[in-house]
Amino acid sequence: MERDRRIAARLVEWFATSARDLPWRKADARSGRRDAYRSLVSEAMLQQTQVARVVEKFDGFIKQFPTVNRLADADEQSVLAAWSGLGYYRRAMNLHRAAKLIVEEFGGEVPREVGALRRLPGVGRYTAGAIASMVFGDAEPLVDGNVQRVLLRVEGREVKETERAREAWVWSRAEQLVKAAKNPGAMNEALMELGATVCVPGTPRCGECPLARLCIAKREGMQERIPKPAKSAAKRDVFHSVVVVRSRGRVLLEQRPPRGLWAKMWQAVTIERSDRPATRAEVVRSFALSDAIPRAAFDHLTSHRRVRFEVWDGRTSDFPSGRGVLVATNRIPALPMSNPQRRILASWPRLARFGGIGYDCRPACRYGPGGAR
DNA sequence: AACTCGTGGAC
DNA sequence: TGTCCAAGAGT
Repeated sequence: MERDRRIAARLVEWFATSARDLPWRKADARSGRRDAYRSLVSEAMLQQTQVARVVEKFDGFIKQFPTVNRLADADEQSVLAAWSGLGYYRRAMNLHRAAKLIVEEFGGEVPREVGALRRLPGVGRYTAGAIASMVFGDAEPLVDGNVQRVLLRVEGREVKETERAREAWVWSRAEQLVKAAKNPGAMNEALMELGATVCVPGTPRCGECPLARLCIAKREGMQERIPKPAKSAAKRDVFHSVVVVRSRGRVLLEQRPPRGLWAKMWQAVTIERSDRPATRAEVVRSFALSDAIPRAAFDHLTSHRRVRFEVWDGRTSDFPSGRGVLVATNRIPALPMSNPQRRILASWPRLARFGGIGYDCRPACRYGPGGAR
C-alpha cells in the first residue's frame, strides 16, 4: 500500500538524521550488525524504563557480564546486584535464566526466530519483535507504548473499543508498516524514537514530525485526545520499620523472600506491617536491642504501594539478635538492594565513614531528630 | 483477565 | 504536595 511505504520511508529517513547515540546501537565491527546479546540485555532493561535510566546502567552491566556465557555462569545475586536501582527486578532474574537457556539449548547463540525468542524468560511479543527486526533485520512487528500512541494518532483512531481490540489493531497496523519498510529494524526503532521524542504524550511536537502531513489526528485536531489517559493503579500503604544495627563496620542485614516486592534482595533488618508502623517497643523487642532511636522517615512510591519508611538506630551490646546476618560494610555494594534501602545505608553517617557503600546519590532523607516516632 | 512488579522524569 | 508514563512480561 502506497501510504504505508510513504510512512515507513519518512520514518527511516527521519531516524537516520535524528537518532540518539545509544551504546547498544553500535553494530559489531566484524558482522556489521548489532550484537544479539547486547541487544537482549538492552531490551530487557528498556521494558517499562526510559532510555536515560538504561544508559546509566548498561555499560556497567555489560562490563561485568560481557558475553552470554559469562552471564549464564554468574550467580543470580550478582546479576540482581548489577541491576540494583533499575527496578522491576524480575527482569534481571529472567534475563539470567534466558542466558542459561541460550547456552544450554541454543548453542550459546541468541535465536533468530520469533517463536524461539519467545521461549526465553522475559522475552514477550515486543522483545521478540525487537530482536528479530533490529538485530537480524527480519520484517517482524513490534508494539510498545510509543508505537501504540504514534499509530493511533497517525490513523486518527479514537479509543472507543476494548483494550484487547485496540491492541490487536495496533499490532496488525505495525505489521503492515514493517512489511512495507526497506529496513524493518530501522523502521521499528524510528517509530519508537518518534514516540519518545516527538509524538509524546500530552502535547506532541507536530512541528518537528516527519509524519505531520500524513497524520489524521493532526488534520482533525485531536492529537491531544489520543490515546485516552490511563487511570493509574491504586496504591496500598505499607510500613517498613528499618533498624540499622551496626558494630565495628558491620551491619545487620537480611534477605527478602523469593517472591513479591524486592524479591531476594537484601535490606537492613525490617519490620513490615500493613496497618501501622512498628512502635519503639516492638523494634526493641524484635531484635533484642537495648534501645532504638528514631532517625528518619520518608515515603517511597512503587507502582502499587506507598511504602512508609521509618528508620531506627538500633542500640545493642550483644550480637546477634536472632534475625539477620552481620555483613561487613565493604560487601554492601555487591549485594542486591532496593534503592530506598541502599540510600538509607549510604547516607547513614557512621556507615558512610567506613566508605564503600557504593551508592553515589543524594540521600533520600535527613537523619536526625523528628524522624520516626 | 486483572494484578503485580520499581523508579524517576515531566508537567 | 499529585498524576501520568516509560523500548512489557508473567501469572
